[in-house]
Amino acid sequence: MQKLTLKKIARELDVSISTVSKSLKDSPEISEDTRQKVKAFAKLYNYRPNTIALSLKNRKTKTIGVIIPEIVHHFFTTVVSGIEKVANEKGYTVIIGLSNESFDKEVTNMEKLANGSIDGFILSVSRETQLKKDYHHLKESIDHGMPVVLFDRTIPEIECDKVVVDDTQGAKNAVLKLISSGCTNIALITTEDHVNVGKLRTSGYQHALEERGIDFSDRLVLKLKDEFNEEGLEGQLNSGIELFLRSNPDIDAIFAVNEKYALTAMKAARALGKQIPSELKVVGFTDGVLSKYATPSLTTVSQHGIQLGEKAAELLIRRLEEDDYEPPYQTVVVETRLIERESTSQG
Amino acid sequence: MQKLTLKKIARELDVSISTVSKSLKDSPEISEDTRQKVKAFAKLYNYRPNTIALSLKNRKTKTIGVIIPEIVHHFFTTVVSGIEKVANEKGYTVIIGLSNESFDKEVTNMEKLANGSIDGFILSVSRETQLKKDYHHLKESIDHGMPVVLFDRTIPEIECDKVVVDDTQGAKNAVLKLISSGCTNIALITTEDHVNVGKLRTSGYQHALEERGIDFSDRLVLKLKDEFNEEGLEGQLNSGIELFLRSNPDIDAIFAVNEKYALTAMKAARALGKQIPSELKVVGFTDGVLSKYATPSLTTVSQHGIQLGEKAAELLIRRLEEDDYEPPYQTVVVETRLIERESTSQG
DNA sequence: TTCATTTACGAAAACGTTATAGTGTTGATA
DNA sequence: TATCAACACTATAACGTTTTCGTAAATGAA
Repeated sequence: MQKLTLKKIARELDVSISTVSKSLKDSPEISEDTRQKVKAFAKLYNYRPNTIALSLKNRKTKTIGVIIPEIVHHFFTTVVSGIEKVANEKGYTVIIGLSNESFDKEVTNMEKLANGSIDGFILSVSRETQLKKDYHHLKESIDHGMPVVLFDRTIPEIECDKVVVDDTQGAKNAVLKLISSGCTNIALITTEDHVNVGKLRTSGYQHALEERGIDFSDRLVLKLKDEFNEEGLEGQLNSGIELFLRSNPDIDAIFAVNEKYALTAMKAARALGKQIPSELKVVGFTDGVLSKYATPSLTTVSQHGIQLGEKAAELLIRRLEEDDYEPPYQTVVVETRLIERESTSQG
Repeated sequence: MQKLTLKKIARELDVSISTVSKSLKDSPEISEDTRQKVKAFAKLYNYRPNTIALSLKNRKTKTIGVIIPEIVHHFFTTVVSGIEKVANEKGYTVIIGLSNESFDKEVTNMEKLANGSIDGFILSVSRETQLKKDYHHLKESIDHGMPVVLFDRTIPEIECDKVVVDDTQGAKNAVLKLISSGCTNIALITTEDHVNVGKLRTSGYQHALEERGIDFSDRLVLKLKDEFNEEGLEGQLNSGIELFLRSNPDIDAIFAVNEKYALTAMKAARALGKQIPSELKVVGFTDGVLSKYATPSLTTVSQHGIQLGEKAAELLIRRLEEDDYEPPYQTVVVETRLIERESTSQG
């Protein structure tokens, strides 16, 4: 009924615990006879070594702690599925902690997991952490010899392995595409500057304009408050965007830094009687379900979350398993790809 | 540098390990003086007991294993976030395993976690498990005294706590709403019968028709193959639905058993020149991002995934913490709610 | 026969905790 | 002065492993 242990097998077969352990490991110290007997018994009763005891003994858990700001979030889940894939392949288990964009939850989650439960962290910092700029928990973890891999929302001041999306380049490509399609009044719908990725994507927008000799105009940039993303405030988002479009009727393209902004913009534009894509072209960022199922379907910058997760897990596991030498810290950049759909098609 | 342990504190302060342990627990056996000294030291160097050692000693890990078929999936992530919320409140950690709809991965994931890593499971079985009808892993787990809570995709043959969505009632309400709006030729877009939830929602559709004295017609039912949901086969889905709508021009409403079917249907209908909602009303199932951001936004049956997850975690933790008596198995039904949006508005 | 070597196993320590059961010193009581 | 309790600790076992070291018995060589 209850879990079988070495001790119980030993008692049952009237041998010592050591003999059982060694037999199961096929140690030549034990006679062929005894080995077979023990192995048969263990198999029959489906013996499995206790993971916790092994973790304690080996001082490693073969477990990775992943901390993300949100789980009801397409991009983060793709990353997690990438992490899980390679972790599993390499015999690791994944523990997930959610910060819910809160600094405190991020810290307590890390502290809880750091006390022996895991061998290393993969994490993307919460929005609040970015605002506070308090990274002591990350520093401490690294100083205590617990490897950390940061992804997507990374921190320049922290030295560790990192995996990032090339936000700037992705945004630039998106805008270049719009320019090539003949658009000249390209609006940017973005976040406030303290949101790292928003900032990077904004700079990509600027680079593209610059490269093609188009003047940057503040008038064409809408920076939306973070709070508008919260549950129940979609109305604010809507009206903000609608007002913006109404007061800038000459806009012939929109680059939005995420799917929601892009879809909301498309809806607002439609309400104002603009045809998409003939009168207005739209590009978003993040290839989630929304882009694919929108009408018209949305051209967007795919971030390859799965690859990002895979890479993060590879970096971490490599570091965990090299105990002889410490590989130098790396920052891997995952390239984006522009997925063209109906919202930018010609005609 | 490395992790602080009781032993190290003991050595440092020149007392025994027991004294340190008891001091930290404020045991009256230890003199006030010593207690303060130890606690000060522990605080200064930020001592945290090793979770693994505690787990081994207490034979409980304060960890819940959650196994879901997919993580890039809105509904499942809402459930996980509900689980995580109450788990955290009650001092539990969550480990996530993904079955990716595969029976084998489900089994190995469970076996791996069952060996001491967790105190109980919360899971939704994979599609393949439903097809195979092989539930030995669930039975074994329960027989070994490891509590299991099944959610959403549950198994009648397995005796354990369960949390389910009232699929039938939810579907029925949705269809009743369409009937009340004056629709008489209501189409159903559903899955094949072996998908449990598809079947239940289909029966809700039938109940509604029956209750209002409308004849059920096979002609108005489209059962879509599972494979069409795979990456890259969206085209098949599209053309299947389009053909269906084209050959049934009298349809004035659609009830689809998930968001994707509903959106795809809306798109196809629009392509055929049907106005939504004036000529065709549409209701989906699952209140995900798609419904909210669709154009027109989609009326849908919300499953309250968060509450479902919360309830599942509560059931499990209750069972884990009652060691004196075993509460009888419960099946909690989480009610659905129809969220009305543009796709069914009058006029 | 004696000593060395091999064979086949067992004892014990260790990982970091906690809980139970000692133990030596002090001070009070009979 | 002997006894006893209270005090303030320490030792030990236990959780389930693995691994190093130790050791009887059997074998082989001299």
